[in-house]
Amino acid sequence: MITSTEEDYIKAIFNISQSGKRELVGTNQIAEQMSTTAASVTDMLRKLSNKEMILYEKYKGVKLSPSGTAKAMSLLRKHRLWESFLVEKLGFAWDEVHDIAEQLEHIQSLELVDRLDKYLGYPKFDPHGDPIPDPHGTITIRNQIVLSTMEDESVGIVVGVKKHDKDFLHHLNQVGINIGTEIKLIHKYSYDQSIKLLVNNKEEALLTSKVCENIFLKKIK
Amino acid sequence: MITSTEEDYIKAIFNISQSGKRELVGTNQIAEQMSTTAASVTDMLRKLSNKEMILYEKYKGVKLSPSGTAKAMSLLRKHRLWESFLVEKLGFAWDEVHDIAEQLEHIQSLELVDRLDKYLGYPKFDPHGDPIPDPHGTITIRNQIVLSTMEDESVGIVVGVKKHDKDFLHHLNQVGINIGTEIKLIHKYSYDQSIKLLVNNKEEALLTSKVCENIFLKKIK
DNA sequence: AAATAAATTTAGACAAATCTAAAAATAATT
DNA sequence: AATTATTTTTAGATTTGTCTAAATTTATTT
Ligand SMILES: [Mn+2]
Ligand SMILES: [Mn+2]
Ligand SMILES: [Mn+2]
Ligand SMILES: [Mn+2]
Repeated sequence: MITSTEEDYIKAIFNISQSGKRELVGTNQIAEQMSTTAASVTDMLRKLSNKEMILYEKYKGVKLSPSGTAKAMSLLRKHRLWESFLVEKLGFAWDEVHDIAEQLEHIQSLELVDRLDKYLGYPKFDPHGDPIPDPHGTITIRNQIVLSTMEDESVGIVVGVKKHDKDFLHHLNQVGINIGTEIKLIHKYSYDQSIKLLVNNKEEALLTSKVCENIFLKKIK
Repeated sequence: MITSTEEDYIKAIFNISQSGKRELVGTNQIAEQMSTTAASVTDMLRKLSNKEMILYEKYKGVKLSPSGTAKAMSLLRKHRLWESFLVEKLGFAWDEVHDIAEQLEHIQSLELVDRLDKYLGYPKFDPHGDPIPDPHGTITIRNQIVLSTMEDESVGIVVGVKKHDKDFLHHLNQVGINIGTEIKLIHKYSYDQSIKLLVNNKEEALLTSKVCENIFLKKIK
């Protein structure tokens, strides 16, 4: 048996190892991600190591084992399918679904998630543009660039976001940006890397570099 | 905060007080329903009493407080709406959904359950014929009689079942009985109170008295 | 009413997940 | 290389939910 707390730690380890450059994930990194203490993390790492979900050497750091990786993919699949359900079928906004999916991802039944997948028409991406793993844990890779690396006059479609917190997504709502939004880059100010852009050929918007680093686009011009 | 374990105890207390005759529910009854020991139940009763979810006098038994009753209705609402979703939208059979709903009922968001209700078209009854409380905890009462009390030659439509375990429901599947099935009572044998009946004007079936005591009908003839 | 049976509570222990404070190991500076 | 800083682990507690075994209370029989 694996508890839902253990599942959240596995997800945290996976997310950190994806975003970061290092092979091994550190105790403090996990503690920050899970909003807990390093001591608690060490306790949990011992447990996850005993259950062979992670490869763990004291003081060196951890990485997911093959079964830990499979577990992480299963959790991402469930999380993202539930988010898709909440937005597509129940009409939630993309900034309202993360916390609910954080609970729904721990519902056990595999039959349930497969039926949900079918009911949604086997979506490939969730409401934040994140890829949804198939039942075998395979993910569709997408060609994307980060908004902060685009050049003046170039045009793209928003296909994803790096951060998922409510505040960030709500800010994007306010400037009219969502998945599928067309963006034309008017000018990047060299002083602070902030970007002026045209949203859906209508509204102008100014985004700080911090925001632009967290938006993915498919370049179309 | 209230844990999902506490929620399951509240549901158990509600269910026992509904089915039984006594006003107060006993420790052993709860222990049996929850598949745990009397000592564990006593521990939990103290906790639920401190949180004012139950009225508890040592050695006397317990009943739900007003807020405990409200919590129980909220849980029944969630459980039954999720069961309806699983059957109506995802195509599960009525004997497959109970255990999954047992987990889904603990998802916190009230917004979620209200949107689910709307998405399902505000159903009044779940796949087992149990009434679904509205957001205020109000329940639609249905006129129903128990199959074992019907007389020879009378006809009725199955509107509900008292037991919800997989084995019982699967047995009903095998003899062709579901919610909405028309049943004509051919003969009740006085020897053991077993009943021979005609299912949907087609198949004959013989049910033991134990089974007949757990089927509710609306009499139509 | 006394004795016996049943139901319930208490006592004491354990595993899971967490915490603070202290110790140990590793990394970075001087 | 020695010192300082950072990271990580250990030690010792706490809370939640559980258990077994023993004590207590209530109910039932004789
Ligand atoms: Mn989670
Ligand atoms: Mn997402
Ligand atoms: Mn439950
Ligand atoms: Mn039901």
